Amino acid sequence: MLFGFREERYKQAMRIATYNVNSIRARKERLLAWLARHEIEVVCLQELKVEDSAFPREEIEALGYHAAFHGQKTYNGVAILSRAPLEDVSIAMDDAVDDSHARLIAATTYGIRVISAYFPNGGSIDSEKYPYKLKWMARLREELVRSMQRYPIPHALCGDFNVAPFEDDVARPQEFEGGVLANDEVRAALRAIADVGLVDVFRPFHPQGGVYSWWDYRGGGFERGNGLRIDHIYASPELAARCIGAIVDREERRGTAPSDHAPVVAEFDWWVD
DNA sequence: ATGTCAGGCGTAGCCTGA
Repeated sequence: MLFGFREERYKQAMRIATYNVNSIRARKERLLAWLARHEIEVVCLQELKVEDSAFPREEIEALGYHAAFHGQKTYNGVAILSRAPLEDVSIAMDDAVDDSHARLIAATTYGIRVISAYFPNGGSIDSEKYPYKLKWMARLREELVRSMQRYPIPHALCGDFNVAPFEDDVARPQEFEGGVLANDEVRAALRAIADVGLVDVFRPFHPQGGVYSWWDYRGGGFERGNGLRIDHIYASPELAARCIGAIVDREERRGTAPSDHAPVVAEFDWWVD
């Protein structure tokens, strides 16, 4: 059981979550209630959809979190919340590409280099957004190489990857396979990212697949079980080896005004004072 | 049968993005 209590043997545990809130303005009360209800040390957020001045910093800090955020109007926007200080915060990628999308923020906390990422959706295969997605993923790979050189500590790449790694991460392959979220090309790009030294901490706890993190609002996706697993926590091997559980908190996709994503939460036998 | 949300613009209802 991941939520509700900490087993004695796991009292050294810490939790890391990733949650695409689809507007922090629209999700603020839900998010604050969720943060207050659970003990989660590090929370990566995506799709804030607000400029930094509208980020609810005070309310989040009142719950005992430090917050680093990188927002923009209407689109994108990412944040990292931590119950420990956030050091060496960096936004965007340290490359020469001119890219105004607020899709990446990184910080060091609990001795881990935590990265909150909102991968491009890609629109449709024949849109201009799809090559941007592939290029962005290739750039992220190089950014991770640089980050691992600069910060020789375990990394956790968390976010809405907009990629379902396997066909059994897709409820209805006939509907989604070959699209921007589930095709050979984006899966190869994701493997290239993982090849720098990151592993999916969630999948080993759900080897049968069929566990999803996003359901389209349209067509009653959640009610019909028509989901995809596109939100992920990838970690360096030494951190991944200490993962002791991972879930999708489907409760956050139910009830009044949910995001179209549910949070993914992983627990680690890991603590740094 | 392009189904639902969210934000922008601007103050109604259409547009974009997902």
